[in-house]
Amino acid sequence: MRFSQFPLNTLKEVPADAEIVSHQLMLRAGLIRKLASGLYNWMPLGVRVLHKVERIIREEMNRAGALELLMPAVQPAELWQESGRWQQYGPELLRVNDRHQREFCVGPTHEEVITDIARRELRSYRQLPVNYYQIQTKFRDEIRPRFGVMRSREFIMKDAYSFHLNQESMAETYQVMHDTYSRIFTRLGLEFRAVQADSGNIGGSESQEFHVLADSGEDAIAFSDGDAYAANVEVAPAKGPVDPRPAPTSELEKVATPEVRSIDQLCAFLKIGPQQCLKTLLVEGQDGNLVALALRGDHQLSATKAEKIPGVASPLCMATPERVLEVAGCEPGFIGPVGLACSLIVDYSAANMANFVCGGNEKDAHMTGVNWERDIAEPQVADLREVVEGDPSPSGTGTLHIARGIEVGHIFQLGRKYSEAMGAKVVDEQGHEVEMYMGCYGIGVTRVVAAAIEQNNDDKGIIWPDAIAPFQVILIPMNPAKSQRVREESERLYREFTEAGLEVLLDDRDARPGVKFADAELIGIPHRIVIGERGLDAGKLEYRHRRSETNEDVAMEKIVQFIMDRTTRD
RNA sequence: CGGGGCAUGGCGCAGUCUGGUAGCGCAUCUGCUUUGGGAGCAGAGGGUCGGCGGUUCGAAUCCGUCUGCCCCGACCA
Repeated sequence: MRFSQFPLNTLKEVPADAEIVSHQLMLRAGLIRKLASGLYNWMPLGVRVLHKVERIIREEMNRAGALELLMPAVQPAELWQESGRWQQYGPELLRVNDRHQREFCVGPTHEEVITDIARRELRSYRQLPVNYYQIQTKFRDEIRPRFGVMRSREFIMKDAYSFHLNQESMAETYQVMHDTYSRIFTRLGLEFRAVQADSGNIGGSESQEFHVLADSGEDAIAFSDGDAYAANVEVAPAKGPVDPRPAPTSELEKVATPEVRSIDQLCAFLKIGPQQCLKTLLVEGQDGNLVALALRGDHQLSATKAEKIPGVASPLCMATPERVLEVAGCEPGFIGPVGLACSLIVDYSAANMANFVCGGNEKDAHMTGVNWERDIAEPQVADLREVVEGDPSPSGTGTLHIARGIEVGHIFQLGRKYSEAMGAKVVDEQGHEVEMYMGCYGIGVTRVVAAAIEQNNDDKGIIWPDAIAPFQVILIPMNPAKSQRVREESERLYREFTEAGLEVLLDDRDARPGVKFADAELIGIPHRIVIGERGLDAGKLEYRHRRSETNEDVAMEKIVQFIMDRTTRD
């Protein structure tokens, strides 16, 4: 490709609404352009990257025996009503009517459609197991799209669905997909981790997420330093303290705490640590009454854990200030469990506190010297909090560390949730009809591109991993307009590289060297070759890898082989 | 959906408080010079100041309203 024939507007300035580095660089390098909130055009340079990611995914899925198909983006409401998700799925599901007022949705995922395919096509256990996949556009009407294509409303996903006679077969394919995903992300050149996860509203039991490690990641993941244990902090079990609860030593006392609402303010006001404070959160219960959840001041509530507790509404819903006033008699910020007239569930760590501080259930008041059993009835305990750095590993070996990650893949063992709801059955060896077991496996293709940049960049721009670079090599002729030699050599090299099967970008623009260097670095081409009079006199070319700070001279006749040796061929 | 903010040429912004000539940098086009790290000079094009309504002799500026976008909280590939 010649740069002169490739309209690419790189930006020097950072667009104002781009917050994270991958979003900024994707805009600056001209990979994407925004059309509307959560909707992006993929420009030619970006599509080259996207297609490379897709190719690797296809190759590995095919290698794993999965079968590619393609389902419509628009799906009839009837299927979603059958599975029950027409009601369950909130406004995130984009619903549309056709000209006959029939209801449809733009698919956020394809369990319903694939299960419909399976119940029509699969008759016998002899046809199982089967694993179908597609690479296709999804739409989720996110409340708050952000970070460019990292969390957009329309995005491209590789989704796969497997069907099985029994649980063992499902578990087997799940493992195959786990290994396949590991191969895919390895080939993509990403640093990643597979972690235990919540299955969310897709349903099912066993589930793991694949995270690309990056400080800007929206998820926190916990991993043990003692063994291979790794989990999303939402689900990693937090063990209770092993030591018995200390005995009460202080008297219960109400203290005036004017305008002290947060744990931080309380600690500053009373000159204590957050682990001596108890925070009480009121959430909606299943029966219309509020439920109080209590945690130690330095811990965070895990919404995922909380909404699984019987009696707590799912999805989790914090009580409104009006409801808080009704039940606790005060505004949020002063709630405490002493004399609170609703059911109370306490985190293990919080239940082990003694002589602690909590809200006084009246404005500008807190209680100090509070103790369970003596001042409040022995509470119901549960695991409510997110694990923190230094917690013991749930695996029993090592302690947990926290890292941030971007979720790029998720695999589930669904079981029979959809096959039962939609009657997807096959005949087994005994001639009986049985519902099939299902697994499902997703990769956010567009998100992978953003995650790769998030993990591979510097102050000059993107640094593409070889496997997904839009071009492998960039040729930069110095002042071609002035030097016929430089022009001819560049053209010759361009032909040779092309014939050798390498993807090469020739910067034949009549631009100053600085402009070309800056663009080459911004768009992140891994291998750069400079052709200038200076080197040609000595029969040499200048080579520099995008990650390197220095040039390397390479003899003209060896350059193609030199690059071939340095590019990933697969 | 709740809270906060923004909307002025393709991009980044000033001007709004205190009403009166739309301005700067980048980008684009032309010419000349320049050419190993985002060039210099000279010139040019491009904006109904988000929409609608109001106040006023006069509105980017004041008032009302609508729309769009961004940021902070509950989701997920």
